[in-house]
Amino acid sequence: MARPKTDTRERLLAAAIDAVAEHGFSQLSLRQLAEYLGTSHRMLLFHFGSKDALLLEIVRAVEQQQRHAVAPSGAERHEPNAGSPAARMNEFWDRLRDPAMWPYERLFFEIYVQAMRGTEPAAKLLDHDVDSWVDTMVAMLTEAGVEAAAARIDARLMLAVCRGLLLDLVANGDPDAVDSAMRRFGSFMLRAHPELRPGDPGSH
Amino acid sequence: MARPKTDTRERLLAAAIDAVAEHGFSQLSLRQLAEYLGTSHRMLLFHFGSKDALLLEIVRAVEQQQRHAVAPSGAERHEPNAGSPAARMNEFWDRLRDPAMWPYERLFFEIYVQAMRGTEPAAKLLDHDVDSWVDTMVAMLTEAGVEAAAARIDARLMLAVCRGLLLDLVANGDPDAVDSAMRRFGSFMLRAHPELRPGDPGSH
DNA sequence: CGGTCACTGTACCGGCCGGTACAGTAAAGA
DNA sequence: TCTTTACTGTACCGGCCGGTACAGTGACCG
Repeated sequence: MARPKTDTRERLLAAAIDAVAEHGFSQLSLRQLAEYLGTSHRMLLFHFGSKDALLLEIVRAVEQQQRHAVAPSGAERHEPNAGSPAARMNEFWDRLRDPAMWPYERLFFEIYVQAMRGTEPAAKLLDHDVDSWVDTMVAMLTEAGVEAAAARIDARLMLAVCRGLLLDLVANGDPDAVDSAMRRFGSFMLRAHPELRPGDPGSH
Repeated sequence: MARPKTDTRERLLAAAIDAVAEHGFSQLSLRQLAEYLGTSHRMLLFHFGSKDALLLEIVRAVEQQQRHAVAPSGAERHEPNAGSPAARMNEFWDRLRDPAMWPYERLFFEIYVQAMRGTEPAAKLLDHDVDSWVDTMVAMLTEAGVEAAAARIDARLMLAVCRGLLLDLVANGDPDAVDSAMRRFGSFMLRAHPELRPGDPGSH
């Protein structure tokens, strides 16, 4: 192999993403990571320049693929009415609670903790991520006729509930209890916003 | 100083608790910690035996004082009706959202992340902590006449909301948005359980 | 006064860290 | 064929880590 300008980098990155999702990143050394990938830490430094650069690339890639895998249907392409808001929220939660997603969610809680301690890049990255999710939720609610200011508050609450219950789920792992709590919250939301109910097309 | 069997240990522990709450523990070395305390890492090892033993002692102490500082009034001494459940929940949240508590809450999120990654002691410690808070909340709800199974679900949801919003608060720090969301959730709860409302003495 | 004991400072251990120097190695281009 | 280019392995760097050896140090006890 000489001049393919290498796809090795891409293979390494993909494998590194999985390894980091599984093992976390804050306690992971280049040497351990390289061992998981069946290579040497020298390779990672050659292809990615430094540990920080590699982690940054991993986190960005995870963020992107996470958003894509989990976004409520139509949310990104601004399709109106891809199902009722309630149905789209259910779908959103179903994807979040999928055990296959747990490693990536653990990764994000790890980033949260990093951000709490003032690590600047983590904080910026997270702010952007949170804002973007809030915007997605707000769009979904206002589309269904919820007033804008109220929608921002409800969106924040919905995301907080998701985060809080996911934390329960990935740390303690009692899916039934967590699901019950989420259904309970769903019933609260529907009582407050009957216009979100499946079958109701909303006000515009 | 010779045979006072030392209070130095207690002074070191108290100072270490604050330092760890401020700086986190997963990236903290004994040498850094000792520097914050104005001593040498040798002292910490002498008085606490090992880094792990010190951290364990710190975490236990924080858990205990946290529970004491933040518990809804009367919850620990099983006093009935120390204010309406709604008032007690408000008080609980007021204490949690106090910025003075943030360092300790950051510490707990750090422990959560540790527990997610399967660190056994962290996981056990956390399970116990979570269960105990759920029990406290359940007691408050059933005291007010909520049926037991429903109370467990609501308690889990309430704690998840607290966790999710606290995570927002300590990581992003927009107190107004977080408070609005919490008030919103409070209104959901009161709509579902009118018997929790201030002034309503409950059903027994 | 001499010994004991609780404690503290210094200097070190082996081990792992992120990163680098340098010498291959093998395929593509001249 | 010989050079260039892209990559990889080995061996190392200084630095920090948790932990330990050991020599004090000074208050109490006989």
